[in-house]
Amino acid sequence: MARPGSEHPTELELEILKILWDEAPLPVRDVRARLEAQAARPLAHSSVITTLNIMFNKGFVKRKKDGKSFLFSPKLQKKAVTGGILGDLLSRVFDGSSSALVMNLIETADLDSEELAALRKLIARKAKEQQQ
Amino acid sequence: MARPGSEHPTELELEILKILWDEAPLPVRDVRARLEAQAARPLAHSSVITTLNIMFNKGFVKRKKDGKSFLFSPKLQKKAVTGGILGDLLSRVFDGSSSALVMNLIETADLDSEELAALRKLIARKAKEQQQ
DNA sequence: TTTAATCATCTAATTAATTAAAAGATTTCT
DNA sequence: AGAAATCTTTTAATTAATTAGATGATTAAA
Repeated sequence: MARPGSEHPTELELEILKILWDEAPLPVRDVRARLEAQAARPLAHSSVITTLNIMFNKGFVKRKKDGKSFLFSPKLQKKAVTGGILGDLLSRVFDGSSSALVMNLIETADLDSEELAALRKLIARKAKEQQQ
Repeated sequence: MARPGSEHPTELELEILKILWDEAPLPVRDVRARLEAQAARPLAHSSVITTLNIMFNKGFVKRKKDGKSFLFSPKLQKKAVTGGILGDLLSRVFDGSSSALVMNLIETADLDSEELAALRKLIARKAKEQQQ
């Protein structure tokens, strides 16, 4: 037996999804250009196509013929994908304890006071919502 | 070229680390038993050794001869490892925005009021600390 | 209408990750 | 001492992930 294969996008796949969430549909050549410019990831054209095809087979992206080339778009919403990745981490690393996760975040990542204030607001709002 | 190899523990490696953080040092056979019991991961003895050796080479665990067998212990603290994994996710998935991460957490994972209250306290304490 | 440019598909090579059998070494029991 | 039990090391097989060249098809230019 061997590697199982994640249900979540891999690192490169996520880079591509982020590009497509920002702007879509895009042809392969544009995805490639943005990978190089934004993600410092210079890849051969065929490498990008191969990856996009794998992502298509996994259901991460849609494609549509435009002349002789394809236009690619994300198939899943950003929030759903990032939520899936985060939920996976929450259960695998922190055994489902979100307070353990946030505690670790506060201790490890150095948040400035603006970030902390933003977090406070978020949580206060959620607590109010839940009371009703 | 090919896969780069993560600086963080893989899924199986993390399962093993969690066992060793809970109790160490442990011989291979005990790690194996706990993998089966706690993580629902029934593996051959040789599979567990192979993985532990890889982890040893990566610097994730220490080992010490005890008679003819080895006793394994974690080399890194839990907080450091989980913080590393979380920090990686924070930058890769949320572009370093911890408020985006926590917002996603609040929206996706359904937190009960106790969890929310715990988060509030955590953040309030940190905010106070930072003011001084 | 050849030629050049542009795409996609096919093929393939490499490494990490996962899993485990086979072989070899050492200790313990009878 | 010989046999059994117990460990480690060696070898190896499989799949996902990453990367890209070669090949073939189609379109546009000369």
